[in-house]
Amino acid sequence: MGCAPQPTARGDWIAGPAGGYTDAVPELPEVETVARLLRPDVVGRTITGARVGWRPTVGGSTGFAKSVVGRRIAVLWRRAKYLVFELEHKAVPDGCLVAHLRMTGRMHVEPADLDAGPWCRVALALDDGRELRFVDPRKFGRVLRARVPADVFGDLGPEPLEDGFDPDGFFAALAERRRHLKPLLLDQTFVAGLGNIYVDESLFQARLHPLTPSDRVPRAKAVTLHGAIRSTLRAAIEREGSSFDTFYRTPGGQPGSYQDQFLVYGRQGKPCPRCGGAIRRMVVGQRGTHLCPRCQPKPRSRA
DNA sequence: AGCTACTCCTGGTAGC
DNA sequence: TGCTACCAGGAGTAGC
Repeated sequence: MGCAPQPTARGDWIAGPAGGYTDAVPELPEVETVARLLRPDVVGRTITGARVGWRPTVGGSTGFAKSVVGRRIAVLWRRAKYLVFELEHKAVPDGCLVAHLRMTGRMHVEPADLDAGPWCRVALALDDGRELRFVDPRKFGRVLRARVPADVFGDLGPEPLEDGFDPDGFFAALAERRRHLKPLLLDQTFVAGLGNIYVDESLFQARLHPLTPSDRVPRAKAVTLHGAIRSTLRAAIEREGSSFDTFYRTPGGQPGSYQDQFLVYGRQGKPCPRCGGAIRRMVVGQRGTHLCPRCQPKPRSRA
């Protein structure tokens, strides 16, 4: 990217376009987009100052600022929905910052003299006069100082776009669990990085009902679902993720465009792109779930 | 093991 | 117009 955000765009995402309120929770494609767009602006930069606007964001730490100032951001990478900033102190590796955007978090680099707005929870001054800012209205996101990323990650399943996530292994993993597909795919220890949107989209593409027991998915269906997960994520990354009314934006302030490709997510009442029947919304495991009842028939209950 | 409920939060919306 | 109640939602945790 390299382009400075437009100051005039500052208020745009507070008052979004008319329409219903929908969260655009950053999932793997959105976080990957943030990592890609942020990388040229932060890698190689040294942190010259730090400001914490909401202490829980940094895990309650009182020594956060001191622990990051003087460090150089050596590498930025993504794992699941986490961003990892590897730090160096005087050319020696010195732990990392691990960020999770959760529901409404955004990260971008802006000129330090541009108003950070009311929701800036963490600001890191960089040695080029700009600031890396973590803006998060709902305060669920985190920017944690860690020795190693694993201290923050917990158990994470395979990265769905990497080789470790293969159709045979996926089928075997489904078969050895006995859980409904929807909550299982949302479980970060099963597959890392999927969220509500891309699970609904993938299940639709594979014509699987969200309540299908995982051990009752035939091999061929599992292979289809595996492919659907990958192609959905790849397509979304290509379009820089999904944006709704207000929240998710790329670090440059631009919305992603994958929301235009949604087949079922948020389309309740609208025609199914495959059969023309009405898309329905139901709640599965406390999550809004979108499906086409005709294309994704509910499995018969276990005998 | 796997489920449900609850917590963290706030902006937006529906209902009155 | 102005108020209140409710909702979404990732992830962690508690309880069954």
